Amino acid sequence: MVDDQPPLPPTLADVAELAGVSRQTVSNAINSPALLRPETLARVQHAIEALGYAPNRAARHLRTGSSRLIGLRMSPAQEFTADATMDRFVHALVEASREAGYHVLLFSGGPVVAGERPDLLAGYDALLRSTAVDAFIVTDTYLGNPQASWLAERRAPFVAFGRPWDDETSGHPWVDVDGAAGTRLATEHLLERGHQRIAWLGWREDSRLGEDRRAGWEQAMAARGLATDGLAVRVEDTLDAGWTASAALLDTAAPTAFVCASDTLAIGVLHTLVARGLRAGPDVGVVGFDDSQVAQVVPPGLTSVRPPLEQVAVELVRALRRLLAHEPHQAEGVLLTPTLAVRGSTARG
Amino acid sequence: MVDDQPPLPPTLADVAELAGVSRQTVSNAINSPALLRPETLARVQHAIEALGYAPNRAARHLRTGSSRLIGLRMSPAQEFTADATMDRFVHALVEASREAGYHVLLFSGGPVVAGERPDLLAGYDALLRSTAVDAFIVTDTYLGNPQASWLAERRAPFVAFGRPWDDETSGHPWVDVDGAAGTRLATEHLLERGHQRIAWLGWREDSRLGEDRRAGWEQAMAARGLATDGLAVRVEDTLDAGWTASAALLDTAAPTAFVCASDTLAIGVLHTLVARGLRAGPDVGVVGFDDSQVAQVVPPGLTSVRPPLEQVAVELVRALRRLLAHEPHQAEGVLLTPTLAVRGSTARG
DNA sequence: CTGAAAGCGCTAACAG
DNA sequence: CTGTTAGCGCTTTCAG
Repeated sequence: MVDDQPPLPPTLADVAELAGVSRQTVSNAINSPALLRPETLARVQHAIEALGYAPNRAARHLRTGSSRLIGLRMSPAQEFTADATMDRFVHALVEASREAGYHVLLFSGGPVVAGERPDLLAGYDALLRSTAVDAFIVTDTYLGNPQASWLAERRAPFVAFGRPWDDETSGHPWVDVDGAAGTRLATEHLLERGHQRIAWLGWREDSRLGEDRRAGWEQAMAARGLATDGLAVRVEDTLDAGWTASAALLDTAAPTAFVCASDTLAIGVLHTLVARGLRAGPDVGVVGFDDSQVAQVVPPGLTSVRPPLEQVAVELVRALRRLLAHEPHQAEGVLLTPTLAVRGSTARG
Repeated sequence: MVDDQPPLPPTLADVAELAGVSRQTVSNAINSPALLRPETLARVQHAIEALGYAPNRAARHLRTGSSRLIGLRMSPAQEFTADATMDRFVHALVEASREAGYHVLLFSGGPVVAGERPDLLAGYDALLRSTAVDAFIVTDTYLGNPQASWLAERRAPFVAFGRPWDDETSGHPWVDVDGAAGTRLATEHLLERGHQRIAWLGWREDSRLGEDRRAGWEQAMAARGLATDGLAVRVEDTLDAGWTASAALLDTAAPTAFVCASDTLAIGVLHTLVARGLRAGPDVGVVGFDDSQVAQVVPPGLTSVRPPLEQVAVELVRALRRLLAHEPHQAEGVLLTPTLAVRGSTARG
């Protein structure tokens, strides 16, 4: 434990000296290599290699005004739900960002004061004012969330994962997953397997996301001319709510299958089936939404609608680059179609 | 879509002008407020407030050499396992970092070239050379992982989540969870519930982490004078391996309970029980490790060892601050004790 | 306690 | 195509 100071990284000047050129030429070699004579370029690149040089990000940021950082707010982790979908999304986003030369900066929403509603905007504000990030990815676009309009007001560059439900004219770029298409897929899958009395287990009516997903079930049922009366129920997105509601539904409407707005609710259905000695799949079909890890490992495997998160991340970053380059973005946003991961919970016999 | 340029954030000079002082005085008001006369300080603070000023991070970074950023490498997400523990940890880390005035920068390990082993170090190297982060949190400290020694060699500041299994003398700060204590807790819990033939379902022998966890089971069994012959098996950390191995173990050794090295393996046991018409809890006790979301929601609830990730994050950040302040760190690292989340899979009757 | 000057490493404008 | 100059916004000397 003698001299623990890390060696100072080489600067542009060091490279210039070694290559026998001016600092500016080194800068050009990195940012506009076409300007250099091939011979000079090679010499500079060799020096860069030899010294292990990489441009200092702070200096570059100060000079260019771009931090090459994308801010993402981590919403508090939900325990006792199945929606660990954030994990997969963050991975995908980091990967997509890297390919575009960006890093992801994580932040949370300021100190949580007991008794007070946490300030969702504090984190954005601090980052914005200190010019720490070039742009934000906004994920919680549920109705009434002030983030999007607040950012738009401040002219902060951002792209939303989720449609602007509350404001059709907001005009910011967004990417979303077509929930209706997903549940349509789920319902059709159950219909193909011979189910007719297919129930909907969804969220409360004020959730636009939930209504979107519900619509897919309704459409698929209507397309077959099947009645849906008494087959739908709307509850909170909790395990217990799914448990209770599915038990009640089995008693009142005797469905042979459930399409659910989330894996959390679907797992609730599985609990009901276990309690009644029914088998998920052969006895009662169950489909979730999110394709969470839980869906993948829970016995007998939960069939689930899988959002294309990798694709979402790629589209978000693409929209972001366009935005930062001040290119006009497509007015309508990007809507991606999920797939269906079929597992034991919809197996017959 | 007229003038979409966000307004330029105010600078130190703007604040100085408004407050009628020099730029230096504003800087002092922020960094060494004790130096100012209370009256002046109040005036400056008022100006800061009025303008919504926050110091430009790039400029500060360039000047002080500190980015106030902590680098964390996202390892590729595992599908079909229960270990979504990263999510909870990242949250906790973001929170702990915020309280210390740091943000978390996420990165991944360079481009993955087909056929080649991905370069774990590329991401670290790039960040280090461009002085993008002040320090790293390293999470994959399994045996043979080159990250720690590579970083140490470069004198890069880092703290490890996980003991330096391969090198007792490595001398870098670390924080870890006492796996043996966790499985001891798990085993004692089963013993209290009347189990005697308690099996161990763990990882391959070359996993030091797995051996640590196994030791707790052995200790608890030995303390009661119970034999463990034929009751232990070591497999890969996959659902299928847990499934197969537990089935074999039930046939050969007839255990009444399983302590597992991971939730993934424990879920494998649940699959075996379902297939045999046995009930987890009343018929066969099962305990996992990680307290993943899966453990929380899978019927009938998986009892699991819960690593104190929030505490881990706090200790990691504490060690990091000490390291960056060049204070001597405690030689031994910090070992934290997990708790046991008791659920239906260990309920009797 | 407050003000003036220097410079962190880089790139955008110019001059050669 | 290459070299010189200036300055991004901040903090750290050093004088007053």
